Amino acid sequence: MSSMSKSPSNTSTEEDVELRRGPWTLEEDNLLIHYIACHSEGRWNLLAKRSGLRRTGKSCRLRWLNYLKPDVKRGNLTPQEQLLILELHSKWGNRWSKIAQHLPGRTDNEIKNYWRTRVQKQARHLKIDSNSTAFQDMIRCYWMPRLYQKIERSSPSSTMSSQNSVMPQPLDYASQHYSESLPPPLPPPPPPPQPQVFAQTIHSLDHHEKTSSSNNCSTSPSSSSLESMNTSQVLPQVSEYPTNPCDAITNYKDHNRFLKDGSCVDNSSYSYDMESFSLASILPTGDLDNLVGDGNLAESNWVDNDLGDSLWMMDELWQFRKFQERGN
DNA sequence: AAGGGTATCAACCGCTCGTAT
DNA sequence: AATACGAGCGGTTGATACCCT
Repeated sequence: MSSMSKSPSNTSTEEDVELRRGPWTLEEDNLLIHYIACHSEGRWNLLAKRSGLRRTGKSCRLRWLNYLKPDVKRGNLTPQEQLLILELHSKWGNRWSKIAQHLPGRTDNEIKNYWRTRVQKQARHLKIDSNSTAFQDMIRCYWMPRLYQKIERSSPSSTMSSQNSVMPQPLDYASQHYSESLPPPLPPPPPPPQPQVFAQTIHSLDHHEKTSSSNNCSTSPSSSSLESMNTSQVLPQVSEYPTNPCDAITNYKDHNRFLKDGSCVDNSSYSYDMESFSLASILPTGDLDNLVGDGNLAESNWVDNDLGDSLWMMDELWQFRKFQERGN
């Protein structure tokens, strides 16, 4: 970057030495790592002065927390992590640092970037407000099931299945969800005695929210409706937040028992409340037609071909539309 | 191969909050 | 109680990698 010449606005004496900006060099990284190894992190302004780095304390802190800290996890977010982000964002909104606390090794910056580049991108393509309830519903009804399906497929005897044993069988969620003739069903309920960590998440987070300051960032109707429920009757008591994304995934199915209107699906008759969720009702008039076209799905180049990101599949939208038409 | 458009992500900025004085 | 300062947060920017034509 070439933008490291701008000097700070202060006119102080010894700090008059021009501060560096822009990308960090290897030497700077080493300097910072070495200093923190000797003095531990914190007191960033002091660190910036004493370490010999011509950087602001802020910059040092950011570089350390987002990049140099040993436990920072690099690489793509796993489906489990993505699912957890979606869930927690529906709960908390843009509380990135709070969300990041539940994804070990991931930084708020990374999660924020993920949301803006992947999630909001889809909202833009669909021409709906990413903060809208409609988009939240789409995430719940399309994106999260797809992630869940992907997780299932990628690890039939996966960690979560083996760890928690709540999966009665490999679950082709989407194929059920978008089946030809039936309203998309939810997966069968897990065996009662199994740990239900995701449900624990919801319960414990709700409890936490009630005790913390008001937060109107959450736009998910299920969030507010959950809070109005006596969750202790439905969910097991918990003591801690999940720290492992897999934990959240494990009980995603349980979470989906809670419908948007706050009702809880009875275990004996899982049926998704698709009547209250209509893609056609979400999209502006004509947009669905524009997206789907005349069945010419190849034109829908707004969908990534990489399965890792192609969570909004045109064929599913198309099937969903057919389902809608039959219902009307 | 080149140019343009898009996506990604590291880094910066302004603001708020908490704490010390 | 008022003020100063450091830390942290969320929004935004800009460089660059990548893709497409």
